[in-house]
Amino acid sequence: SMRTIPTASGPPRFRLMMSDGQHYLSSFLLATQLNDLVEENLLVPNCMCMLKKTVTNTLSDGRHVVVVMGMEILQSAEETGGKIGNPTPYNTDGTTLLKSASAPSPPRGRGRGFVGKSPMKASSTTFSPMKASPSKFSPMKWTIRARVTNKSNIRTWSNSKGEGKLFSFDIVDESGEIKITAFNKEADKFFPLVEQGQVYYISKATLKVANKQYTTLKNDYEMTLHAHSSIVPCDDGQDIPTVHCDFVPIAELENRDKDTIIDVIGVCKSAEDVSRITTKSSREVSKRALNLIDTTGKVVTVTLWGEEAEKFDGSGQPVVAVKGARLSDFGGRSLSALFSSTVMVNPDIPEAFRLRAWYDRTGYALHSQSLTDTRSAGSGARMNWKTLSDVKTEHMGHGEKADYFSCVATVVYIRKENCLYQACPSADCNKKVIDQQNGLYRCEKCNREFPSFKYRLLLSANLADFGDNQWVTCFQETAEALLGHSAETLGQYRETDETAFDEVFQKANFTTHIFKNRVKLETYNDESRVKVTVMEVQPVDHREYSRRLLSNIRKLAS
DNA sequence: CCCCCCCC
Repeated sequence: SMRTIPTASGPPRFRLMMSDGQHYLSSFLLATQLNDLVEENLLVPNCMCMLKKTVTNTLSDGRHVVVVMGMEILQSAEETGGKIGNPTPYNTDGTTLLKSASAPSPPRGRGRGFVGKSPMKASSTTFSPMKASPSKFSPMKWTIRARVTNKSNIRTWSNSKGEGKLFSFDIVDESGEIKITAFNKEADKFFPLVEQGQVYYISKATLKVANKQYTTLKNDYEMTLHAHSSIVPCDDGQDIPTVHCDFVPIAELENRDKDTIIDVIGVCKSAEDVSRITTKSSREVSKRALNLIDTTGKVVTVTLWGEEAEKFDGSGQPVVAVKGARLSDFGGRSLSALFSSTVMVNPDIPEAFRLRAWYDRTGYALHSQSLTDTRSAGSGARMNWKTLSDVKTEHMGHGEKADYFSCVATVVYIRKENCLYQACPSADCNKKVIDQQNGLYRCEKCNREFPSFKYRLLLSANLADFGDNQWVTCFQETAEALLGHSAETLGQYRETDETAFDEVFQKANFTTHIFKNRVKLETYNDESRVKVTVMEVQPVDHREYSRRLLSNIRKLAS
């Protein structure tokens, strides 16, 4: 027979009385994932069932509960035709019950107290309906076999309630995941033993209700290790799930919502040096930003924190996978590692091998675009930082459309010759006029003669950064910004004061700016060359300057 | 018993 157990919230719980024809026992509890058997009227009184997976738990008062995690209905109640035999109550004595009801046998020669593989859900499914609180739940009679998916460092705390140290780790088995924390002595004892990725038998930990505010794990409970808790490595845990990642292609991040927790994998194209920052709450913390690229050709910045940032070694452009990073909308789209994130460098997974091969073969030369705009100067548009040598090696501008890039560069030469021309004075016409030598200037475009002209700038400049140089063209506005004078003033200087005119160019020489440029391959007859036009000239923010400089130094070093 | 998820 069966009956519903009153529950305060959540799905209904069913308690089953089961008989094997000789004995009956009413302490069976149906795991909620099997509730549909009841709802579909398959599991009904007097049907015949095969229990395929059970977990037995012992309450603090010594009673046992067999949680049915898997069952198959072999015969309907009609086919069975009612009760079979004259079963008598089963006298539950721990050992015999476990032998009869808990199918799996213990693994060979493992620690005392082991009573079978008990998937994690057992803990949460068992005591909640039996009105026993987790603290009353006996920690003595179960062992789980699970893989460590995320291990923290040892951390200390100090607050009004006292001080101490702790570390925590997450484990996973086929039924789910749970967080385990060890404090003080136990932190010291278990920290060296627990290894990320390794499978362990874990028993005699206590359970407590998890504070959902602080965890992203799908479990209502957490475990705490104590003096008698046992963690034993399991050497044949291949069947235990490994960390499963659901990698989101980097280009796809643009379409995801802010604050989403995602998994990402990419080649670490570049990495910042580690730096110390002060948080709003005046705490000092290390941070390091990585730029990850994947086969979508897009780059995203991922920020690592604390020790993770300090330890990270980006040399050799490793493949980096981050499980559980949080998507931020800073700079467009960027990612931040959380305490719950797992950062894996060159993980031993197919995705990583594929990326490595792709990057080494073609990806490295790709003219990539970042979803993260780390610019601190300039207006809304996204910065696509390149060195001048990148522009060439990445064959920028060779495509159908023009490419745009930003660089920090120094003016090493400006052609004074032909930098100014006499242009049509009408508002929207900048066409060069022909001096009629009679006080009139003819514009072919407007098909008119004017008594005056306006000066316009068309500047050819050579820009250099640490590794290369590049001729660029600046039209009116950008040329004025670069020279610090209007075209009109320069025209006057040229006419009246050659020294002042020269001085403007002298002063502009060896100045450093942020240049935002357009680059396009232009073909005349059979000859092609890349033409770079400066779209914007901005002062170099010191922060940006050091960022670029460090990035360039790293490129040189690698 | 922690519980920090940060910075531009």
